[in-house]
Amino acid sequence: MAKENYTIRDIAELANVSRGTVDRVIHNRGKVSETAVKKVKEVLEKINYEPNLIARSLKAHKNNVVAIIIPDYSEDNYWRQCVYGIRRAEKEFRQFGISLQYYEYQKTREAYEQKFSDVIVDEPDAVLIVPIYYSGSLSLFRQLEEREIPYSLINTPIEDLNYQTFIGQDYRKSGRVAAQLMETLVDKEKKVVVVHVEQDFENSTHLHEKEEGFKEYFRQKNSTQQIEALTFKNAKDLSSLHQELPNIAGIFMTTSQTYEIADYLPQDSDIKVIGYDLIPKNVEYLRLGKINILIHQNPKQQGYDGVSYLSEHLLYKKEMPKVKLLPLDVVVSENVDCYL
Amino acid sequence: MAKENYTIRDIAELANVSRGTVDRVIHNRGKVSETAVKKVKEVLEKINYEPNLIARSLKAHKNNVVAIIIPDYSEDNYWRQCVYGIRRAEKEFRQFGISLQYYEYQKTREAYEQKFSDVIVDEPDAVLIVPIYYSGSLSLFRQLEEREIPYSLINTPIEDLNYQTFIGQDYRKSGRVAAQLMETLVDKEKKVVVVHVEQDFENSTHLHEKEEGFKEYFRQKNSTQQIEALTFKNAKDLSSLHQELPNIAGIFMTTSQTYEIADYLPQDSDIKVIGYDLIPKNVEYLRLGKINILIHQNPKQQGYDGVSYLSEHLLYKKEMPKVKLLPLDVVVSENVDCYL
DNA sequence: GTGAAAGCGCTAACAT
DNA sequence: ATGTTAGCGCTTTCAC
Repeated sequence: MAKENYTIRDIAELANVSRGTVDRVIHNRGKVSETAVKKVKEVLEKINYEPNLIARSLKAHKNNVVAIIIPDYSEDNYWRQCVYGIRRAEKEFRQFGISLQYYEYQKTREAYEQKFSDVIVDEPDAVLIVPIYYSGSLSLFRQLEEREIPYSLINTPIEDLNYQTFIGQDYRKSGRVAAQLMETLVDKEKKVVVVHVEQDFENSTHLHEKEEGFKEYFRQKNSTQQIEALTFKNAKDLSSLHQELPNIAGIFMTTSQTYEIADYLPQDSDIKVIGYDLIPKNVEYLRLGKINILIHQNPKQQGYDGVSYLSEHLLYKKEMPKVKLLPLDVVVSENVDCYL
Repeated sequence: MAKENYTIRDIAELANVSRGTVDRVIHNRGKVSETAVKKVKEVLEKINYEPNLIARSLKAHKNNVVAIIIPDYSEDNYWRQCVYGIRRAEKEFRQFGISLQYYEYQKTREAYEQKFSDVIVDEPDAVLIVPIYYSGSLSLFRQLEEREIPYSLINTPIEDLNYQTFIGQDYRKSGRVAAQLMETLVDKEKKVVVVHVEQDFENSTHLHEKEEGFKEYFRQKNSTQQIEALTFKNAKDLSSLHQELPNIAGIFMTTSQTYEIADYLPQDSDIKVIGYDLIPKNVEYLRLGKINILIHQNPKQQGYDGVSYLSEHLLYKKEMPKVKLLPLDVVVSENVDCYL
């Protein structure tokens, strides 16, 4: 009940044991008699003890290494933003004894798995992973689990894993938001298309989710809006949309290549475009009105949170949430500045 | 150049002085010979020393008190959300030796100034203020400054003060965002109205800003949209809008009483409503479609940031930004969940 | 002016 | 099984 900040020393005195014993009880390190355990636990409950995390981490200063497995970001603005967030957290936690090791992979499954294996060999204290390739990597995750190395996932969810935290968005809801916004922008009578640009669409469950959410919204509203979904392996292939355009009122792009589609639209086109991510080209087009709305996936926050959670877990043994879903920020030209 | 984490001890050895001397130099505490100062500073520059904040704060454990001056939140959902954020930060920093003292004021200028005076008498280590009354309080701020008590402002900006941080939003931009969204929702030919509900409208510069931003947007677009601004002291007075309604296509409410206006609209009204804040009644109406869009002022984040900044300043002597503008989140029924 | 040393609260190695 | 103690890095007091 009392509001004071009790210390290990106080507890030891109250329970009539030594500080060492209190510590052993708190951390279940064993080698304590039952009576001692009981006495200490009683005191603990009564005073509602909360350890001083600062003191704890001061002691624990053992230079933890967190491995970052992330797609090559030199040419990719989305992942670069994610790295900015990671770097911010890196700077913040460096002085607390956390250092990061980056494992960038070229976007092929082989490269990804190779880097992942490297990480396992290097035995870091924790791992943050952008797992854009699903298949095959399961056994790698299992190896982390066997070695009791905590890991978190960013951006792409994978089920049935013992990860600490998944950080990303609710992609189905994300599609629904896009649908609701599209509804306000386009004529009910005309067609809207959902466009995916992704090499490995089969394994990209989050893109399926976005499409599903989008359709689900119109379905639940009993809307007669005509919706068509198109999948492209490569942004170049978007040119094949050309003859279709006159029939289209709106386009929902499920990836950050939203600007690519805007490039194929006629100058004075009235086609509404909703897409993802505040990469520079998208922001430019949003300002010009070539893109109407962007949904912000906040990669920077994802990166920052990922590193922060793992770091605090290592430093203070803090619990972390199983899932951290970031908000689905709706960005138009007038509020884009405050998200940059 | 080296990347190691140097300690005071290392520096002392490198400079051939004692640890105490190094500390005196770092903190400009005087009583050090010029030669010693020079030696230590040379080493400091060479190694790019960064102090271990954990160790520093462990020592400094002196139970700082942060005063919170906030409107009575028992009946006000907006301020209650702000307090939730404050409480979250309180919980987080309590174990680091920060405790909060709340000074709730009834919404009159006298009560506000009384509480403010109480705070000054109590001499806290820092103050977080929601200054909804402008006039008269300037001298109180000056007293804080004289006593060198750091303070931050939340939600309502006041110029010419030596506050640490203002935390809130860019209200002009906020109005512009509302305008852009309104434009997509309503017919160009019909009228839109800006509605303020505020007793002390004269002194509420942030509401003026919202209105200005709203009008500015249409002006810059050379829009012919007819815009009218109305001010009410009390939500009840909104009933006088009744006969006007048939001419109105959209309403922009500048305060969180957005739900009040929705109550006066006919059941099947086609009037679009844009307003502020995710208080329960607003959220309910957003879900029902009675309100179309809410701009989220994120009071919870405001409260959390306010306490965090001041706490970290007290604990680690961290620098804090002069202004922290929160994003202008656009909330519709489909993404409201992720902001709650 | 300078250095030596105690101590913040917790942990872990080392005695007993 | 339990108690004692040396530190983590920084600050501050107290001798010299």
